[in-house]
Amino acid sequence: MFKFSKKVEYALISLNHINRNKSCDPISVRQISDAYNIPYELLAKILQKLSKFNILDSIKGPKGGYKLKHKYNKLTLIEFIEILEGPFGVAGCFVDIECEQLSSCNIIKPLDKINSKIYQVFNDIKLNQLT
Amino acid sequence: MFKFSKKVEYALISLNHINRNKSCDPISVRQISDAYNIPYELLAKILQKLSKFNILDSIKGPKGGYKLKHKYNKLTLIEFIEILEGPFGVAGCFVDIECEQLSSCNIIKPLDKINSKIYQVFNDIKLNQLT
DNA sequence: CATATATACGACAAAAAAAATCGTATTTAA
DNA sequence: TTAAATACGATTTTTTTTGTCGTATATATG
Repeated sequence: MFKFSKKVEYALISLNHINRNKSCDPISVRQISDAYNIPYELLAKILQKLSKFNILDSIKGPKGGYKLKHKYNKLTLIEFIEILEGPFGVAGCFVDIECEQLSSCNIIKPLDKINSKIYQVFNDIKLNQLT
Repeated sequence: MFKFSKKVEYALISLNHINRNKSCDPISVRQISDAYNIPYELLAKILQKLSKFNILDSIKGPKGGYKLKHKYNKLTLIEFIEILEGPFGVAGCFVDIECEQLSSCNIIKPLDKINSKIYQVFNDIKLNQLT
């Protein structure tokens, strides 16, 4: 409960790694996967997604890999999380609707406040601050 | 990711319900389970735990059930969460140690800051404010 | 004092979510 | 032409969460 997924952790590690790299060469999945002991296939798909959302630029072929795109510097943590995990919410009803309690629920208001607070925490953090 | 567990949700609903009850009669698991459509056995175990940790007082036998104890008014949300879910942490390494990245991890510092922020949010909320 | 209605609690099972793997296609540098 | 890289859907495995079952104990009440 209330843990970052491995997907998010691996993605943060990767962006951090790519960001710190000072050469102009792109960084391959294999390099990151080896350096941090992250399952290759899994990491590959994560970086593909980041590429799809214009956070990373992908270069195919030998000597290929990923580079940061400008968007990286504008991204908030909440945007990043929602790209990888879908809509944020501390309870299903803030995302899905489906709820067994329905009209009888007596905690939705306070949970909504908590939801906003956590959202705010993530919204106030820029991805490039996580270094 | 970053959702309250059903355990926590059900517990909050229950405490809220018991708190609002103005009669002196204890509230039984069955009453709450019926009113909010919560699986009986599951709810029973949750309230047993709250009783074990002196948040609820249990009265056995017919006409039995649960009442709030004084501790309820002092409890913070983080204490409550940790009673039900164990030690809080936004990443395993803040709780378990076991981590595949170990010394190579390049995000533990920023994650630790986030961890503190979220902890603070929950620490600043008193359980009896969630009404 | 028998019975029905409660809580207490450990073990187990089912379902859902998260994490990891597999297979195949495409691109491209050398 | 080949090897090394990304792209992506499908599937499997593992872990976590959620829910169930069985049995024991306590007690109010007729």
